[in-house]
Amino acid sequence: MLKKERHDFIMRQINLHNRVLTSDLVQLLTVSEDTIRRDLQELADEGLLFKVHGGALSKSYHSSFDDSTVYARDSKIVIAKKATNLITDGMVVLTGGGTTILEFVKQLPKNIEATFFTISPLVAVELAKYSNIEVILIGGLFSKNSQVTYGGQVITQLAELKADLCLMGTSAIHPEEGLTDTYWEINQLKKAMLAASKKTAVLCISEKLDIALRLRVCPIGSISYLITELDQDHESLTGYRDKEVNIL
Amino acid sequence: MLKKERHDFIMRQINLHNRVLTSDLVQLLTVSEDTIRRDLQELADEGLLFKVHGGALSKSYHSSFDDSTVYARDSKIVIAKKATNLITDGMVVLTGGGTTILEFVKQLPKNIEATFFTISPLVAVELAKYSNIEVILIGGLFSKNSQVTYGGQVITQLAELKADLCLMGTSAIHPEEGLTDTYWEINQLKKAMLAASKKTAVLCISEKLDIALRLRVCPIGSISYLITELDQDHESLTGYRDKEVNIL
DNA sequence: CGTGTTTTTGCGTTTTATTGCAATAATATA
DNA sequence: TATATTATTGCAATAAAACGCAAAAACACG
Repeated sequence: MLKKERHDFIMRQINLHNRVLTSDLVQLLTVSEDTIRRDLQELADEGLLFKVHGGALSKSYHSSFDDSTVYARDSKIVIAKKATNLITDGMVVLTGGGTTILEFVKQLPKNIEATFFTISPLVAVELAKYSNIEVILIGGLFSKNSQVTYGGQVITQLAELKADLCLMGTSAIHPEEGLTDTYWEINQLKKAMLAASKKTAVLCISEKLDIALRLRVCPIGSISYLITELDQDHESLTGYRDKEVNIL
Repeated sequence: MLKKERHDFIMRQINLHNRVLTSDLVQLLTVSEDTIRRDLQELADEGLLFKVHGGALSKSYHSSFDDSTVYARDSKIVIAKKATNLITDGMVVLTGGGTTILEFVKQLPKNIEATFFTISPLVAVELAKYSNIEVILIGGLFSKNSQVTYGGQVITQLAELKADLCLMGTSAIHPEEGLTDTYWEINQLKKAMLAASKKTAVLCISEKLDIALRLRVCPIGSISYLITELDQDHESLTGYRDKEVNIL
């Protein structure tokens, strides 16, 4: 088996199970421990996984809300700052939840005057610090995982709304498959948010590019802006630029 | 299980419940006490938690504990603990906001099974840490001062609800005048909350007793329980006891 | 083809990390 | 204070990693 094939195999295992054990890989790939260690080291050098004693862990696994140490915080700050340029006085904005959106709020200029609808209590609390922003929290069932409201009630309320701009994070974006998600409820929610806004900006770190999950939220054409921590003309973004998404 | 995974697990527990017991972790992770102690030590060295005799505490919790920004915190903890006795499995509870209510949530037993409607995003986030509690956040305009949702939309939603118990704080209570408030919006909100619940418990520190403000929410007879930090038979509470309010 | 170079891989050895145990010390709790 | 619980320390067994080396394979190039 070729080295590249081993690497691919290991990354598939990582993406599937969020972890691999050195000992397991030795058996599965029938090579020596040294070889596996070297493989893991190389993949870690490329930033594709976390090497730990006994094996390796997925990088994106550490995306927990409570976690005081936000994953890839630097990138998220860059993204957040770019996103603030989209906001102008008088705008009606709709936002989702997530650490990137929360960071976006923290980066907003103090005196901005706008109306914000949000499904995230944490975002609402943060927005409340801005005296010229009117905050409307969209209520409903509260998701323990994603820390946003969801469900039929939320969707009903969104149906009555037409915002100028929707800001949302995503767990995956792909130039051909568009926005995709794993959970049906979140999928429905995002569809409703898209429908409730004239334009949509997707905020995501480059790690989430070129990934497609089970459920499709919308084709790539429905996205007005894609904001990552990369430079506008970075080669990784070519596929999206070709689909006429505005890259910020 | 890899060491790093244990560390992640411990940090999740810490962020969820603000504390962990060494003994619990031994059982949950099926490793020796020594290993857990070493894990806690390492995490403490990284500054991610406070190691204490018997386990570890969340850093943020510890710092907010020291934080004297919460006025009369000791009293509020006493009140909060008393209030938890009113909650039984299967109950539908409606809560307001405020530091006392938030403290009440933190004092709830971990495995309680209930449905909570709330107008406070902070309460919702705190409730989300309990896996057996269903949380519904009532949405609407978000008040920068009182950090709760309010306004017509909230009242409409409350009108459709009938909870077993409503828990609310108050800025004033008086044996003759009942519950009173200063702001019309809050007044309307509280009226709606009362109407949406079979019983109502008012949580307030003793210094808010015997005060009447501009706007009346309800007569004293509409209150089922009055919870203060004082003893049940304290003389300050005589006036309320005479009106057949249950004093806890 | 042949020869020198680089890459890849596995083996033996040394070094380090992890874990549990036992004895002792410190701390909480009644 | 007495008792039970929890911490600390040193130690030993085991597992994993790192290192140097050498065989084998792949590659480069005249």
